[in-house]
Amino acid sequence: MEYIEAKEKFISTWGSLGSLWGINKAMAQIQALLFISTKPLSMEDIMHDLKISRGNTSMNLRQLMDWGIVTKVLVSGERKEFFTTEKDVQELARIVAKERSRREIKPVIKVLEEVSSIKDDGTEKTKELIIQTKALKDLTDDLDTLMNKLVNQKQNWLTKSVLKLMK
Amino acid sequence: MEYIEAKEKFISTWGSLGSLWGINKAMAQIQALLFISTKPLSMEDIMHDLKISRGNTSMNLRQLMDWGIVTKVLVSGERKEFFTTEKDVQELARIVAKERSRREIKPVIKVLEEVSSIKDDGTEKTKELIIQTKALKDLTDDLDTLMNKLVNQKQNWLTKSVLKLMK
DNA sequence: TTAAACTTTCAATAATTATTGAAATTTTGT
DNA sequence: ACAAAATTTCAATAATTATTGAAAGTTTAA
Repeated sequence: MEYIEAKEKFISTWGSLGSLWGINKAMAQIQALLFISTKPLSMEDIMHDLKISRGNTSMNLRQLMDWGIVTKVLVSGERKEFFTTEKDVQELARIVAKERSRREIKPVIKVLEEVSSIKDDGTEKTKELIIQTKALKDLTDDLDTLMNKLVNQKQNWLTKSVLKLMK
Repeated sequence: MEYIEAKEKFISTWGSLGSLWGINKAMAQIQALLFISTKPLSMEDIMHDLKISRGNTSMNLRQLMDWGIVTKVLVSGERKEFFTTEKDVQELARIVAKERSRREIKPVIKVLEEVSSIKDDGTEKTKELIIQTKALKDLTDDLDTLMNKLVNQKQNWLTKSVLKLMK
């Protein structure tokens, strides 16, 4: 497999995987492109390389910056803006985990809390609703806590955690 | 909040959260409905309750059964089929984690492996592609291993793991 | 201050994904 | 073996989501 084929394979796989870590295809592809680039890229570079429109590039770059995954860099002597992504995979995972917790998990926990604390009217179905949503709330809470714990251990958190659980 | 409102809130929240755990809205809503039901439900019950078509109900029930989340139960004296879902949240999490690993994560690891093992032609961009996809492969591998480790500890795995990591 | 370079916005459109519903198929009781 | 009951299939359609591209807006160099 040659460079160009490998590059395309990586970008398209990462793009279609976007849903797994909660972002859309174009966003994931832009991030992938920056991730394997040896230098910062301009909007022009990105739109030509990925064959997507200027508008699309602009919107998705902004989203990536909102997530904190991509940052603008100034290239001296250049008028246009250049972009780069976090290159350390562990730091990347940390950012993604934090954002998903904040954007998706925390709000769900809140709803589960509300639902599980309705008044028990004594009927079987109400009891079941309360019991089950409470259990789901506790599980989600635990998973969220675990994820944030993992992710806040800076140095080699993953390897350390895996080792801990293995023994 | 009354039962009916709480029930609807739970089902719609869980439904829109489907994407978080990798299934579609109808699938997630059917699972949610079964999850808080005190007894197995028929296809008829489900389609009326969620106001979705017979075809949709049938297809999504089959998918839930493929995932191993929902099972058919025989109700004596009844001709039609009844369905129920796994009621234990930890077991549910275990099933979901296993399936996502198998369906999504493992295939990605395979691609990353292929891409990261292309021939190093000495150019800087090829070196970068190899380094970065290798790092991503290692991370994904570690996360997958960690997830499966967590999920294979039957009794109270989550609480135990969280405690372990906290100290 | 001006105009070229660059970026953003957003209504229109395209692409994708989910849902319907009726016909075909399968299952079951008699 | 038959027909009623139940389920599945799938082409058509609807709903959702992503993308375009051109106009509007912003920045910068001279």
